[in-house]
Amino acid sequence: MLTSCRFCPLRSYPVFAPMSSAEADFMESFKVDEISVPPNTTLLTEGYGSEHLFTVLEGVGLRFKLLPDGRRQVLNFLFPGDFLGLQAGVMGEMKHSVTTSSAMRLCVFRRSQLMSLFREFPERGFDLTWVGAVEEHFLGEALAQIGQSTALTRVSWALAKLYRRARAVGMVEEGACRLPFRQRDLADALGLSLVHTNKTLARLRILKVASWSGDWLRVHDFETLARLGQVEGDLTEQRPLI
Amino acid sequence: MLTSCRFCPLRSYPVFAPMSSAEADFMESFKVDEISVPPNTTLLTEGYGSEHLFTVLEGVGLRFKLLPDGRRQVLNFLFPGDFLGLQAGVMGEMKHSVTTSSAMRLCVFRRSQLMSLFREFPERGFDLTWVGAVEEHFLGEALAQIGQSTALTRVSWALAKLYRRARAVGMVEEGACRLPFRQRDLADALGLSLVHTNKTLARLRILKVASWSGDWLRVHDFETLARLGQVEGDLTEQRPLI
DNA sequence: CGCACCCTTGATATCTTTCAAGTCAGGTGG
DNA sequence: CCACCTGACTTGAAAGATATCAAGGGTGCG
Repeated sequence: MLTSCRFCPLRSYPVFAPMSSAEADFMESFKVDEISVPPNTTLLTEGYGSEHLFTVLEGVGLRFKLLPDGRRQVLNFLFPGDFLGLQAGVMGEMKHSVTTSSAMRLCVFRRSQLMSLFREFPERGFDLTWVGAVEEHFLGEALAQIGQSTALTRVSWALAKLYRRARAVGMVEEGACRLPFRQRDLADALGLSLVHTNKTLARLRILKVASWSGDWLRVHDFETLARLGQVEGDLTEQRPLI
Repeated sequence: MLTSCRFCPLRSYPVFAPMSSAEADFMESFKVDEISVPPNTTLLTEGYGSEHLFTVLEGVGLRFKLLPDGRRQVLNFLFPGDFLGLQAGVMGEMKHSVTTSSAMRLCVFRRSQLMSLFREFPERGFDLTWVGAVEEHFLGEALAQIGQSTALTRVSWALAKLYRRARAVGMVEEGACRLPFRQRDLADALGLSLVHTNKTLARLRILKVASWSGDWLRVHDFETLARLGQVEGDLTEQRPLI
């Protein structure tokens, strides 16, 4: 049984721009399936197209690129509400891969119907462009942090961002949330070596700012974490839900 | 007198996806003006919206973000064919600033007509999403390079990319093109100090791979440059022209 | 028990930044 | 014409940050 878009639990979170019931109804006709996958499932592969596009309903994962020399760059962490496969949809092939870190539940759409979405519901087409712009914005911010900061700043920035994103979709309880990523994932996201990432996480733990171990992130002093990570404002901007 | 989109000189370059004459005609009705601006003109400002959206016809420039501590991250270099203001169009405000490095000529569109573009010509809406995806792709690649490479690789990567982009829009003649950027711009793009960028450029000059000085980039050995910069394939992918 | 995977820690090597000076060309006013 | 200034580029030496190498510890699991 598929979750009805009208009653999609994600719609209630204020991070997501309101969706009219006409839009929700239309999305429901666009949605072709709903699937559950285990951790470490590859959903999309760099260099390949995809018959299907997805929206994350539950669970977390990674977007990443593999470099010619075998290293890996994690581009972003996936949370509920994220739309997957936009590049495959418009460019024909993915420019990065997507994999799950926890079990994940996803809405499934058909790529071949994408153009008809633009035709039949232009507002949704607009929102899809918006989603792309949000991703671009995030990567720009990441580039600025990775390019110009020290390890402590980078790690703090990442933890603050992760914490805020988790909180926005109701994953935080009592200052803690389950984030089943590996230190390797964070290192690959920040362009740091695993060893140095580990030592920096240890510093934050000793400073009693945030501690991340055993799949759980606990933030003891968000204000300090945000300051160290040069993260400004608490207002999480709205973005559309596809 | 405005350049007619039908006869836009950029359409002849193979980097740009073909545009039907119906599309060109529609774009012509969407285009409201054409302007020329001097070097060092701020076209769009981070944090602000914009009444107008642009497409670069001639000239080069920069997209950049200012960081809280005063540093600057250059996100990308602008070339003819680039569309400016997508974020302002869909998110309401720019997430980075845009400035010119040379004199520049631009097509001008009206932001308030953007939604009607999605409504009246869904294919163009699709292309706009595509443009966003291309930008996302580029930033992902930049993140991977900046995050995980040594200075020589980063600089080689940037020069190879700049050279290819310039060549794709006919700016290269006899292995050289005019690129009126400063070393500071490159340093801010790559997250390197100005001093180290300078020394790395000197190395490439000594190696007789590429020399960039006095506004001119001369590439003597593109193959080596591409190898050093881990740039693969010469096939420049098509992207839509807006 | 042994193995695989992940996290942790110390010592050393490498790269990059910072600091400090110096060059060079163009522009300006006496 | 020259003195002076400014912006951009160049170079060397020392300080700082991060990577790499190496080894050990913990946990879950067949």
